[in-house]
Amino acid sequence: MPQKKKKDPTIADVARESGVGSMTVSRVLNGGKYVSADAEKRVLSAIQKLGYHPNEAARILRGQAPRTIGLIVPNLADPFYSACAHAAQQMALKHGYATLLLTCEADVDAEDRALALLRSRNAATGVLIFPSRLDSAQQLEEMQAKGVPVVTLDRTIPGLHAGEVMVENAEGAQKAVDHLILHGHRNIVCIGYDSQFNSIAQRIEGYRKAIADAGLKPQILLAHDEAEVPRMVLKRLRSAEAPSALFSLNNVTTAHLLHLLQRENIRVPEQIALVGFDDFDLAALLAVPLTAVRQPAAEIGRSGTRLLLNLIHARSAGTNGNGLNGAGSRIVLPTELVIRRSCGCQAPPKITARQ
Amino acid sequence: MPQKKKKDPTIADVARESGVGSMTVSRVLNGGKYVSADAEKRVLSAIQKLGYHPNEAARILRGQAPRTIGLIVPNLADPFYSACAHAAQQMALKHGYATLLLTCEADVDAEDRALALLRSRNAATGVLIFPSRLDSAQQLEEMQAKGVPVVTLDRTIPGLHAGEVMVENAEGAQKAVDHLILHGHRNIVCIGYDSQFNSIAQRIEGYRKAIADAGLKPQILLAHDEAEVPRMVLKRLRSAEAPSALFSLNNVTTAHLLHLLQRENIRVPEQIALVGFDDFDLAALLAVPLTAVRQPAAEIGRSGTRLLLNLIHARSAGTNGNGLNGAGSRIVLPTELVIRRSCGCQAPPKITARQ
DNA sequence: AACTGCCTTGGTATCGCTATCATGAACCAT
DNA sequence: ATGGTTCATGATAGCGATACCAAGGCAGTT
Repeated sequence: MPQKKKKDPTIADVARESGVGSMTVSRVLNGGKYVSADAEKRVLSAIQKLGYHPNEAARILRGQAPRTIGLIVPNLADPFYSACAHAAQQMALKHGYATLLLTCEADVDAEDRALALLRSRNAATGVLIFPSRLDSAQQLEEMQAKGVPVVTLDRTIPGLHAGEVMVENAEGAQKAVDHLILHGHRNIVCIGYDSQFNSIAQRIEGYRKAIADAGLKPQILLAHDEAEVPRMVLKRLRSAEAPSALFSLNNVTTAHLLHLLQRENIRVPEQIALVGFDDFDLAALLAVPLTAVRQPAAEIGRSGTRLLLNLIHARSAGTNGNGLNGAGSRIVLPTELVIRRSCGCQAPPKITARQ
Repeated sequence: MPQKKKKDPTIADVARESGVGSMTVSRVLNGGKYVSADAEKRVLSAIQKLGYHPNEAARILRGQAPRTIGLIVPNLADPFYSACAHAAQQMALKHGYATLLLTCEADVDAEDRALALLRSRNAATGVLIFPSRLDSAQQLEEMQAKGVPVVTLDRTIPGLHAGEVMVENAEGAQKAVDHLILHGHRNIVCIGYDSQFNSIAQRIEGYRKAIADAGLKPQILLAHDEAEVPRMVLKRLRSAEAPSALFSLNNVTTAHLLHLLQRENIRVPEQIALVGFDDFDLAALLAVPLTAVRQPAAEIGRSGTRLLLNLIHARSAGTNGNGLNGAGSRIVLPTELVIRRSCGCQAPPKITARQ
């Protein structure tokens, strides 16, 4: 027997049930003034009785803000992104906002499609994005022009006047490389990919600064994509100018390096030291506990959402056009060097709490 | 100067621009038949010119399916869940579905709120959920009654006639414990929490089976919540009946155990062997590479989405009521024991590719 | 008594889209 | 010619909510 799909009750049903007009129901729903206590009580009990839920689509069509934010993340399987996404989503939910999540695998076309999808639905009141496409922000600009604020996370888009949440990339990288230099390393190679992101560029900057301050020669190995990293590094390790220390620009690169070094039976830190950018949960439990620059992943997500909600409210309050009044539209969070064993210094193996 | 927010062009604008009626435009958009090649071309170029995007809210209001699925996950920061969520989202997107993501921190009230939010918006054509509340499926049943299919992932809700994606929990656990027994362990403790989930129950079942088959005594340690795990285990380790091997029921427990054992300087596998349920990326790089039961996390997400989309299409095709015609509504995926070092057997350390 | 103001209420139009129906044209077969 | 079948198109009517307006009731003022 085909199960009937019951239709949802509408505002008119509630009105009929409680013996008032639909406008009165609407006013009750929106906490509007000008409703008598008596009418309100009848309406509320009718809502309860019928199990009424307002139809969000109709509200949106009427021009209400959807109370949904769009969140575009390259890859949820990456613990850095998933920690950000988790925190961002929780913060949004706490403020009554749902999260439309789209992943793009760091592919610019996929990102374009994701943005087009968000736009076509008018589903998002604001967008939180780890941008992959840095060359053109056309879609984002158009969304902003339509009144949908945008906050970029972890990197920025040159020329786009959006909210931004960054971390102290340069400072963190510099601390890491300084630490290696302090312990006697002279031949430190910096390894990464995705070099077009300015978060990565800032880390490279920090590396350069530390190297230059020590009067050393910068050696930067940038793969075209992540799969290329091991080959490239292996070649360098076997070359005449084999480095004594490696500085990895992100956690994916670090994981590749760890696998590579294990496979090649290269002992860390005795044969080569390693410091990574971006700490992770199990770093302390690795064969060689990893020294890494910790970024406050959850805080990136939380701050991003907070900033976005501020922009949304500023906009709907109508005080200014894009909600970006300069101050407070850019947040920079601190990074911290967590010293464990892979850097080879003699610091005691500190027991680090789980993140 | 307050920036004007431009209004989106509507279907009527496109119609005017291309000199046809709005119905013709609608037919073009929906790939409808009965449109002349000439009209179609004019409409398409008008769409291009105006940058028109159909308004999803209006479509939904008109009764179209929203092409959005709801995804409810306890905790995105857990790599198991985030891998599932990533894959589920990608699969949905490939089929043109957006994903509304909600996290509930394994809290039943938060889960109720998340479901209420999904319902109030009519935003989801189907729901994918790692259920936390197993005692009552009232909201889910009501959604199903309204024609929104539900698929539960990793665990099932007794009495709920929903799509289900499970893994071979019992078989996987049994393989793991059999392996320990085969290598001489007689005193194997099974450790976990969240025991109300039937995925966990099935793992315990597999443990019991293996133990019983070997004529041993089952020893099961279930904490009330995850924070309690270390204390509980430590007490047992120091007791007279100290076990020679541990079997951990999920990856969070495993991480707690690894931290604990390191902190207490207990050598693995010499002093105690360890096998975990749920493999993870860096397991091979740990101080003691972890032997673990691997579950196909990404495949859980993909299968779940596929199943859900099938149910959605079955429903909209109208062949039957709830789309669940028995066959194919339950998927069980295989698990695999990945042998590394923590179990203490002499198998060579196999180099495992990253997941 | 007439006027002003405030609460309370419901009618109506409308948001952008599509289901339905009606219309007309072209084409074939009677 | 007449009738039927297919194709191509547009007018109209809602979907469920809210913005806006109109109007009645009941104070307090002049």
